[in-house]
Amino acid sequence: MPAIQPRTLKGFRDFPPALALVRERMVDVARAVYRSYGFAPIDTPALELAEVLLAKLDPGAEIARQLYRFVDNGGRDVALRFDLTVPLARFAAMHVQDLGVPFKRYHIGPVWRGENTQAGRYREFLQCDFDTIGTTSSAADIEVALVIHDLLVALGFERFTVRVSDRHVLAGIVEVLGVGDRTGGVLRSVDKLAKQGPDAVHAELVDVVGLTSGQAADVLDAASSDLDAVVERFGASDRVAGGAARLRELLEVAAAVGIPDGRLAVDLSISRGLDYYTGTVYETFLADLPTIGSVCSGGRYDDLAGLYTNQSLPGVGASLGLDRLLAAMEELGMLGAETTGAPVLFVRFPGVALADLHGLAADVRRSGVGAEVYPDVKKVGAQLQLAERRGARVAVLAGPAELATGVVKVKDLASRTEAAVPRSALVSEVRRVMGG
RNA sequence: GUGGCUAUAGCUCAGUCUGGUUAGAGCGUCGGCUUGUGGUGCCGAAGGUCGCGGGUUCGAUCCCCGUUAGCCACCCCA
Repeated sequence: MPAIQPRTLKGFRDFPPALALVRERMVDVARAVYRSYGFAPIDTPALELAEVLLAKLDPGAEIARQLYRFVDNGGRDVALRFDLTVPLARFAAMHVQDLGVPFKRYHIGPVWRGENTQAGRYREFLQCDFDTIGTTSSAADIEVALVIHDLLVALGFERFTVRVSDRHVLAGIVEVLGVGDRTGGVLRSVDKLAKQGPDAVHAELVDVVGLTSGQAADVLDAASSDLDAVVERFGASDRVAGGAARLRELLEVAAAVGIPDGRLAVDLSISRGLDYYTGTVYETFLADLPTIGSVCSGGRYDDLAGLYTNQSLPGVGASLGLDRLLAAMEELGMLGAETTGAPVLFVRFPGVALADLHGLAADVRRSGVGAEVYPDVKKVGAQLQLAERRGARVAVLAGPAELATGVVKVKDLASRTEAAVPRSALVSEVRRVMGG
């Protein structure tokens, strides 16, 4: 009986190779997509002064209660970051003068929130943020939508929808209806439309937000109609017209770039619960697993760093919820059994010097393909079985018999076929098998 | 944070409602048939504090309470 029961904290998880390999690959993909659009990486500390993290939050904000916060050994009130946007605000306030605007950065790192767990909701999870700050141009908003789309495609998804809206549209409508002071409540309620249905939202608009039944019906009607219908009815409002124009431009560009129909859709009902979004908002849902929630969300904010600097820093960006996406892929059976970093395994035989095997393996590695030498001299079958279970693609059999005649056997683990080739042809044969 | 459901072998689950001798299955794992070739077959083996703690009882995996974790709804959000 061990003295201490090994376990992880609620909402925290281990990543065995099958998950960690996929996760690392996803991070690589995200990095590549972000860089292809000109975003540059930054990094910031996991731990910040609590006052810095709390500066932008309302005193009663839900997220403030979810903070992992403690007094450090120097008596400082500190907390783990709960997102990457607030650290960006602090970072920007300290460094924009050196970097210049517009400033485009991506930031991949873990964040912590002490909230209740659920499928795809953890207390420690990886966020992959990208933002453009220092410009109000809709070109930046459009770019965010394109990046989200490219990101999901690069990660291997086809059936997804990036839902886009502009808060000015619904907010403008609410103003026209004469209840502009209730905008926040209206947006929060309407945001639940997809999940709870029109009846529940209507009830909430009336009972909680305090609209008349007619106003609630108008809001719901607008939220579920398309852009043209809304403009026709409420276009006299500059605010509505302006938001609609930006959304139309976004759709035009998306179409011109060749984004397929359905991948990007205007949905006026989405508005995001977060108060600091002021314009365009984005949410991304998987068609095959919508219940896991948005896997990539974001929006435009007027002033990122107002509490830390006098310089006005508007911006727009989004965050890929990589761990949530990973959970979705796990549930959708998209994960393979691969648990090894090297696709080529050299079988160990009695009577073969390690120097010879490692020499051959080094040749394979130099060609850019990972290779490992099995450490133990065991039955060949057992070695092959382990190789396949780990997800290796190729086994190399170089035993005394082969080496005596100057050949090696290269075995395709999937098809279970093998070919004997001269030692000098090892690398080309390995590449041939892996290419096929 | 609020409410609900669940917890049995590495995995997926029976069994518990009607407490009672050694808690089962499939798959997986390991060994042998086959001391240099893994998907099938046959033989054999290992592996379970029935999440944890307490209570009721002659006796608890089963009933009760607590706790931890997972899941679901709300809240919020990636």
